[in-house]
Formats: sequence, structure tokens, C-alpha cells
Amino acid sequence: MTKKTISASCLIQNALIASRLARKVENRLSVHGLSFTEYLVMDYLDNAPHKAVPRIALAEHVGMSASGVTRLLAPMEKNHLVDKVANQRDARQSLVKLSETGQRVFNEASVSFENIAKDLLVALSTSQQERLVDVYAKLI
Amino acid sequence: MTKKTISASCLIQNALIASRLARKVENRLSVHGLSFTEYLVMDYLDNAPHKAVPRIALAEHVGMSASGVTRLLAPMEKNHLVDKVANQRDARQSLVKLSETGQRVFNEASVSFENIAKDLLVALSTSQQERLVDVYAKLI
DNA sequence: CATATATACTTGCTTAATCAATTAAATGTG
DNA sequence: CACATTTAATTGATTAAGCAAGTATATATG
Repeated sequence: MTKKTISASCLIQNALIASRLARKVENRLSVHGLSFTEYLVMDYLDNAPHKAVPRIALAEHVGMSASGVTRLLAPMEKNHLVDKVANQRDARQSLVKLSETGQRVFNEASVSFENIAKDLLVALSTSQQERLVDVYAKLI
Repeated sequence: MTKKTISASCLIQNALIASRLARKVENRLSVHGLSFTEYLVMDYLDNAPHKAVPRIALAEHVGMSASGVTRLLAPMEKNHLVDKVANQRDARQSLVKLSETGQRVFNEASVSFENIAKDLLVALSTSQQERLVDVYAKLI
């Protein structure tokens, strides 16, 4: 049995915990017809309320490839959760924004998401959660 | 723009950070011909040195489905990284253990992994990393 | 003891995401 | 200004993993 540094343990635990949490979130978000990734995208768009954002910025933010974003957004557009907006300054870009429907669906889903988050992180105090967010900020 | 609780931020950041970290680990482990998931499996097996472990326990540990484990282990068996061992007490189970080759490959890869972990977590002090591991332990 | 239920996998099929290649537009350089 | 390079997005092909269904074995109950 190989000895491990704290960094290695940390990285391993992070991966294991994140995949467990993601699975649980996924299950519980499914009542809104959204995947966790879709929720993350909508959360990002919700935080950029006026500006429609380039797909590439979205990809960067959620840590996906450009093609991943194209494929993720395609059905969301078809279901009118997001709108595609042309960028006047740059014809290569197409911007994305939450549609009115998308905003409504997101608002509903985020009520669930708040409950999910509360449930999954119940073992951590508020200050532990705050410290965790600070720590994550250093890793970006 | 919707207001968010600390729990929700925490859960979102956790997912975003974990996928970034996983991608970087994946890239750098690839020189050993291993995916991050394969590394996680081998790490688990390395920590259960004498006992061969049931596939179901492995699935549980790494947060994968049973079928996921079957499909992950198939090529690893073919490449002789792991051995399949029958359980005398229960013919349904087939146990997995690191082969000699697997152990060697893991030992080599874990040198890289230590460096990867050190690099990726360089922004965190040792004590922050320790606290992070403690926090993760509460979420299991 | 026989039958029902539960458990440990495996297999078929589907899906989400990747990479590599492609297209189209913008920018920079001789 | 023309041509090379870079950037944004999409498409084709592949892959990892999930769920549902199936098989085989083990356990529990009438």
C-alpha cells in the first residue's frame, strides 16, 4: 500500500465526493427536466442578465469544450429555454441568453436546487461552507 | 439575477472546480495510459492490498454503477493491470485485485499523480488541504 | 423443502461529452 | 490590399458511463 501526500488525498477525495454529489443533484433536478450541466449553464446565464454571452465564454466557465456546448445548447434551444442572438460586431460569435421560458424554468428549478444543496451539505456549518467557497476561489 | 444561498454556491463551485481539476489530471495521467477513473480504481485496490475486492464495493467506492465498473475493468483485465479472482464463498461475486504489472504501473503513475496534485493545489496551504480532506470526510 | 426475493454481475441500447477536422469570419503583416 | 493566422462555432466519429433487462447464485419464508 502506497503512502500518499495530503495533496494527493485531497485531489482524490475531491473527485470522489464531486461525482457522488453530482449524481444526487442530477437525480433530484430531473423532475424539472434539467441535467446538472444544463442547470449550471442556466445559472451562469442568469448571472449575466442583460448581456447575452458568447458560447465560448460559457464553455470556458462550465469547463466544457466548444463542441460540448454546441451539443448541450441545441436541445435547449429547441425547447425554447435559451435564445440564440447574433453578435453585431462579430459574425463568428453567436450569443446565448435565457429566454423568458428559460428564466421561469430556472427560477423553479433553483428552488429545488436550494433544497438539494441544503440537504447534501447539511453536515457542514455555514462557516465551513463559506470557507469551502473561499478555498474553491483559490483553485480557479 | 437570482439570489443564492451559500450551500448552493458551494455545490455549484464544487462541481465546476472538480470538473476542471479532473480534466487537468486526466491530461497529465494520460502519459501512463491511465484515465483518472482507472487511477482512482487502482488507488482503491492499492489500499486493499491483501484482499481482492468485490466489483460492487469498487463501484460503491468510486461512485459508479455496476455496469460502469464492468466496462471499466474489461480493458484493464485484457491489459493485465488487474486480475479477476473467484470468491469461494459466493459464486456471484468476482473479486478484483491489482496484478503485479498493475501494481508497478500504479506505482509509476502515483509518482506523477503526486506531482499533479502538488501543482494543482499549490494555491492551498497544507493546513487548508487538511481541512479540505476533513470537510470531504463529512460529506461521504 | 420449495418457491420467492434479493444480490452480483453482464449485456444491449442510449446519451453526453470529447477530439479532430471543417467552415466562416476577423485580425495582423508583408 | 492580399494573404496568413487566429478565433468561434459546428459536424463526424469515438468513447465512457448510465439505465433497464437478463442471468446466475444466494438467502429468506411459507
